[in-house]
Amino acid sequence: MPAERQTPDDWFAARGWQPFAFQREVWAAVAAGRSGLLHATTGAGKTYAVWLGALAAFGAEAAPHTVLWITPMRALAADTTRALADAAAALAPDWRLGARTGDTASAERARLDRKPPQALVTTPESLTLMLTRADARAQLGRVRMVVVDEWHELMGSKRGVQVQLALARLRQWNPALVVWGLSATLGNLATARAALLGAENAGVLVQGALPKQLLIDTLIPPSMERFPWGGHLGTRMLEPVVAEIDAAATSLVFTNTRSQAELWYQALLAARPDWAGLLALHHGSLDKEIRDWVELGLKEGRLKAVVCTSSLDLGVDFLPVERVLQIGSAKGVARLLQRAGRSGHAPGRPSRVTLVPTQALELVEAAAARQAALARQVEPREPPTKPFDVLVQHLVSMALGGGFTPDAMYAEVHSAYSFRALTRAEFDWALGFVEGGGLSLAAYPEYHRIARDEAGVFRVPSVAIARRHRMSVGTIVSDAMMSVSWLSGGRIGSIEERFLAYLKPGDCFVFAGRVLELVRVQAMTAYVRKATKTRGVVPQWGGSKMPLSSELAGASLQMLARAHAGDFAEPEIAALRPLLELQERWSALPTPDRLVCETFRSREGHHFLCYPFAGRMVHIGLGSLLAWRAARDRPGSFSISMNDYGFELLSAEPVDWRGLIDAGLFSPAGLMDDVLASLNASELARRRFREIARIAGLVFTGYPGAPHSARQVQASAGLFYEVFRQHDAANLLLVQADSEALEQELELGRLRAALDRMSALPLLLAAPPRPTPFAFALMVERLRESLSTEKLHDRVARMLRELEAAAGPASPA
DNA sequence: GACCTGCTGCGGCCTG
Repeated sequence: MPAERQTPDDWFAARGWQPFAFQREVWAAVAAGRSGLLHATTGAGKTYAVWLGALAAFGAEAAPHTVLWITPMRALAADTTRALADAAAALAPDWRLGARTGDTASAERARLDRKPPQALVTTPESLTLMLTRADARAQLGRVRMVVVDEWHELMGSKRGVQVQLALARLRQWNPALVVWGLSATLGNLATARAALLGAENAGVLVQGALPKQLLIDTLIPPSMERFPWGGHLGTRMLEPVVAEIDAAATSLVFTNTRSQAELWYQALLAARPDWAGLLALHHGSLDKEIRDWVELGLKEGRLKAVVCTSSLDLGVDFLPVERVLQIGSAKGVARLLQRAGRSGHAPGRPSRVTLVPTQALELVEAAAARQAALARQVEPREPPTKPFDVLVQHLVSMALGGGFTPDAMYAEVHSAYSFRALTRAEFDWALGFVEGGGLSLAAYPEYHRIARDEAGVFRVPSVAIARRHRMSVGTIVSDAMMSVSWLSGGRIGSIEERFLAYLKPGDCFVFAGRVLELVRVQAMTAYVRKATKTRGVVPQWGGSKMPLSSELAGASLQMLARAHAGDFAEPEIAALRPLLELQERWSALPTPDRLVCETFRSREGHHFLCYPFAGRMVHIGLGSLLAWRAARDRPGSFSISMNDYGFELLSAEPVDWRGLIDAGLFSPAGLMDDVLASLNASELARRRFREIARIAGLVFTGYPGAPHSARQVQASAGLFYEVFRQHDAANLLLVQADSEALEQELELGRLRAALDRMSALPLLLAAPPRPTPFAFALMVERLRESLSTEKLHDRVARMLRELEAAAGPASPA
């Protein structure tokens, strides 16, 4: 006898819960066959809203693969499946659930293939792989509904584009496909919905507005006199952090970088040896087994604190965390809200995050972050525009997955939001590129990846190409990493080749919270043993830079404006008052209504400082641009340094900055040409091309267990870059590399906005007697890039003058 | 009166 089917109302009643209004709204929409985006800041309510709707709408029809549930992390798949199964047991007892990700065991895969479950939890990559099967349509042609969890995480990246394209395919097969996205902490919901639902599908937008109490406070340094003006490590705050951890049952301590996590872990253990075994470390370069152990420890409440990076941003929904500490700037409001949400993760419990500044100006940022977070000024995420590398990969995938005809495929791709402006000519270029390798690769059969059969359908003609393609599906590109393993066996994690290149056998380094001695390096693996020493170098991984978001930068300027107006009500600003007043006395505080620049002289030379608060990427661009413009007519040499608040140009010779500014130094006119001339834009584009070549399937990174080294991958990507530049300059992958370099590395749009603002605002050009507090932060960041238009003999002449000056009678400092 | 930067995410082969 079949089990009784419950309704969503029954299900809630059985638990003694009252459904929220937004939950009803969602399941009614699903029942009506409508798609949509559900945005809310708490997790469980969202999952049940969509899932109960799906079960109520489709539960009676027990067809295989009725619902696909996409999660961006494999680690979430098991928990999600369990949660879904619980509700399915009540509403659709005859449904089976399954999970399929890269680490699904082969026996389970076979079982899933033989007898597909009604609902499958999977990742974007695994879904694409399913779509590359010859029988994809038979398997997935009748999918009724797709739910994309954590859509805000995916939508701004090429992974999100991959999801868009997979959905476009499923929609082609089933035009009535219902698609739902679940999102949190996002500033541009309308775009999120459009990107998920395709260019033409409007769908509903549901706000799951649960009032969530949010507490953001700051650990004020005990002694501001001794608190650093620059730096980012923050170990000066060790004692207060120890006290906070001590007072709570469990804490997460977020840091911005993996090396910072390693250092803080060491420092905390040194301060509290009795916490050995209660304190853990978690970041993306540690082996999965270690991370699993840490996550389990948190779940079971065995751990007092975990020092981590964004590796624990997602996926700890069910973990009992009492306190969240954020060391250093969170850089963005969305990230801060995300991390705050790691604590008090239950309806009715407040989320709390405590900010730990690492240097003086971060106190301003902390107060600003609180204001912006409470006002929910959350950063938008923009879907990529026409990423040709993803398109090229997709065409091969679809040729594998049953094949396609050009007209139909153009229409399908065009229906995806990121390709809504794709022209037929661009599509035909991509098609020609995968068919014949384009202008420069025509002679190489391995780049003739698809071919038209007698019926005019494009397919992949070679088994070898098919295999290689399936092994390279996806858009996540990471640098070649070396495994770190015990000499006695067992993997600890991974580390950059570049870092290990500096070490020789016998050297010690700190990793995974221990001091390790390098024994030997062999086949992309570094073999280590426990070191007898207690100190070692801490590896640095070459992650990408995280600039301060516009939202947070703007809020910081607002906060400074309040201080300028004499408002020191925020505790962080009160603590910083002496320093801010010093800045005001010697120079001025930057505010939204004025631009502050400073010039002064030191033994190092002539300094020019400017504080646009546009984030470090833009400041790199601004610094190089202004240095180039200032030096255009007159050879000179500038050293550039920058941080998130401003930049500094240092020159040996005095410069008439006022005159240059009056003559249009900040003018946005001719920006593009000047940027291209002032920066090594082609080097940036070449770097971007490495990723593009990998995604487009030009570069193979090796078989699992036998990865190619970074040098190999780099060399072959570089080769393609050169060949295309010379013989195929109109190659759209090159065009993409250029535009990615400009938009993502240089943030050209933000750079232009900064120049517009700088040239419109009243300028306050101060000549302080000494480096101001704002200047100091920049001076200790000293020198990443230098730009020299100076001829060699000029430099020699200058050095001679300096020597003479130094040899002469000492002048008072 | 100053040193400590740089995240995350997935997938996959061949062994007569």
